[in-house]
Amino acid sequence: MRRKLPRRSHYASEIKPNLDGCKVALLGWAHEVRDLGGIKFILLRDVSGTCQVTIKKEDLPREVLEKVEDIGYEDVVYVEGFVKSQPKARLGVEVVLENIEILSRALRPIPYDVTGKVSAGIDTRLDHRILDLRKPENNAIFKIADTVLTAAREFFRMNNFIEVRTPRIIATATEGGAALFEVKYFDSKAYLAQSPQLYKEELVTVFERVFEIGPFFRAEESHTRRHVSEFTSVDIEAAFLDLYGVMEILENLIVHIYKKVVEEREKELELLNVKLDIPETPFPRYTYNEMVEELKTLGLELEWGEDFGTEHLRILGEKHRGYYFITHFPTKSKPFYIQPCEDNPELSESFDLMYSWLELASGGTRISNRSLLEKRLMEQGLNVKAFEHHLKVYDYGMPIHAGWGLGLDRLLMILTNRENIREVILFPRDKFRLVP
RNA sequence: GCCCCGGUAGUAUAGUCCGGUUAGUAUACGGGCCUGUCGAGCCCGGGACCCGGGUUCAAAUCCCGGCCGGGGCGCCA
Repeated sequence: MRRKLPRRSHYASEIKPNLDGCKVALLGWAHEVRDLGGIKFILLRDVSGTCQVTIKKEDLPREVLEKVEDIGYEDVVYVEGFVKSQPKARLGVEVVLENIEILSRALRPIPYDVTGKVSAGIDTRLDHRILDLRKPENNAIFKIADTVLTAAREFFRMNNFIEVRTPRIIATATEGGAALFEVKYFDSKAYLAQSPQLYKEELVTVFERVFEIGPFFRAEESHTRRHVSEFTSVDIEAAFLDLYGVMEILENLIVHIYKKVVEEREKELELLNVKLDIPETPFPRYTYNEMVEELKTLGLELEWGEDFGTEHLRILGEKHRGYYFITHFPTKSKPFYIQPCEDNPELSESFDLMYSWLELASGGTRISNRSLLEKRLMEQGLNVKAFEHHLKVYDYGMPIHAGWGLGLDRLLMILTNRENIREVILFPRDKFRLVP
């Protein structure tokens, strides 16, 4: 036998003055309860937003009144009543209660303030993440994230990319260097993938253009507001393009995402108090050398060949607001698979996408010649033999190709104006947090 | 990995320098009053000094160790 389920007639945000007189049924959570004695107000919250339910006690029979007196914060309730256009209500409308059922009772007192009357630190927020996410401004972040993901997939399909899924469990490091999480894999050792890099390069020989959106893992000791152990990367790789081609794809993607978010998430942006200006393309492009010179004029020396430190980036970020590219980094500061420039192998066909001082994406033209790739592996002190499976793909017809990886969580930080990456991840993982 | 900072009711905080009333306030919770609240209001109540050691007549306060956390750097998305 199937259970009888409660049914709603409207979502909270659909309760508008023009429904005046209509009988409605709502489902949701008691976001706030205010009892003034003879009259009581419940702010009912569902996924769409909130609406005010007004209870005039003298009009109700005893059995309804008993249920009404028992409502607490975050109880799940079913409410029947009629809509009344009401200038005295802040939203201009209310639902006058006729009947109510408490479908699920919440702990009293609830251990975390969902209404936002008392602010909480990030650690407390994450300890009570489910309750924290019930705050409208916090779940707004993830509604925007949903739009971002949908917009990205839509954009990639319009540009002939195929969505792929590469392994999260891998046998060896893909890029050397970066710390990997070790996992027990039956009787042997395996690692969690830190990037889809080598797989996506191999896949361009099949699908020409591929993209992947998924989690990757870095066992770094990082302790900052922009690093976590598990993050979401948006990766692409495309055959027959060089760095310039994929930079254009990247800036067009960013613009497409902005347009969609502005179009579809007006309410959420307002909750977050964010005003988004759609960036103009092309984004400014500067070379590594130009940036080194610029730093020099600002009195900040950098040894040529060194990557920018946070101090350098913060200074550059003060001058360069918004999105911009830095291109042609020294080859030695980049991973082995990046293509050195033909006219000057000290420089590489690489780029980073920046937003002010924050690194959002990095990419470039990849090496498509096997012997050069082997040479670069050796120069970086990596074990060529461990890459045999990857290297032999280059014997079967490897086109020129390029790609990038974009930190989705960092992009969300910018779109939602949050300053801690943990705020834009539902259940973040870092060195000090493995639960909830 | 290195460096800085912090830990007081469920939550957010005052008090800590300069040791000494009953550890204050807000919110949440319980009780009471209240028919237009939307940060509701008023009255009453219960609720806390991270753990261990030391100094002292006396420690939330000073010292040492531990645990937990926030942030910065390096590294990167």
